[in-house]
Amino acid sequence: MRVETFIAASDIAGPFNLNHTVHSGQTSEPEWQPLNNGYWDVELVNQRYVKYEVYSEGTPSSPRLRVAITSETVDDELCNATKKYLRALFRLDDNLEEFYRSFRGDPLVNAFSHLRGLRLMQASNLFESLICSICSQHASVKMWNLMAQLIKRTYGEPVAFPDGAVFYTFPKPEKLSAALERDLESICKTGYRGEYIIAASKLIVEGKLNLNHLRDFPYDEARRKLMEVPGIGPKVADCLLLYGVGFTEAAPVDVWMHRIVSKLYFGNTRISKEKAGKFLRDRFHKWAGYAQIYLFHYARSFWGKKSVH
DNA sequence: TCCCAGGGAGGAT
DNA sequence: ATCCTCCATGGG
Repeated sequence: MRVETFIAASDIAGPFNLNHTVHSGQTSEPEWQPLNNGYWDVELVNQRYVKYEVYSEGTPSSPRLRVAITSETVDDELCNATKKYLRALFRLDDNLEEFYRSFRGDPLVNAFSHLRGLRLMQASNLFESLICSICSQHASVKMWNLMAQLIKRTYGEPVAFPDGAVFYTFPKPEKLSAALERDLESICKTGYRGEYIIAASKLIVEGKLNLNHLRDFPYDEARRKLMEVPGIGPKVADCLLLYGVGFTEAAPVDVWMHRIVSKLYFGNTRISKEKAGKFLRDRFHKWAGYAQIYLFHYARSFWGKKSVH
């Protein structure tokens, strides 16, 4: 059964650009599958697996989303629950115009004009976001996406839909804690990260790491706790805190952010990655995560590797 | 062939 | 605190 519904412009605080958002390489989850002018993915809603297709409609300043929901049965309750999930996922309550207005004099405005409507994505599965974040270290966006897809296909459960689509769920910590390191490396292409994936999964299974508990602590304390886990350093911790837990003051600093912050705000002088992160948090406060994703996506899209040093 | 990718651990200084 | 080197793997 397939039912179409809409998320109205009145439910979206400011602009929204679906393409920019989906392609910005956020480690909340692997990138969605493209589907003629839209994207599709699957989520467990009200104990049922729901396939949803999302299409961008309306104008950039007054966007709306057309959502097609496929499941065995689809009623109003399931539609509303799915739309509620999508509103949280795309953080549609974040007032982007306020963000743009607050920093209209900042070097960031170039990214504003090119990437207007880009939004943070809030993961629904913290474990999936953590594993994606671990996979992202020292790997391209394309490669960590491949790793995550291979992990789903190798260790997840297949879910079939009435329209013939087959989706693989992300495995639970119990499953990955029992995985063999050589299988993660050779089958899922994780390389040396397989060891980190198994170690983190085991800590979760043993109850020594509780991802759902992180949001009950202040940002700094949650970050310290995460960094005690082997394989989780400053950047991976900030990725989970931003894209998973939803601390919007977190600003993951990777090689791209290190370059662009040094260039735009420090006259190309050498600064440490820690200093770059602290600078972003001090300057942008609760918008630091947004500033980070705008700069990251902008640098990756419009700079190219060779023009930056 | 060489260099790089949304880094982190362990070590030396 | 800052600076090495090594860690698997695929892509350019």
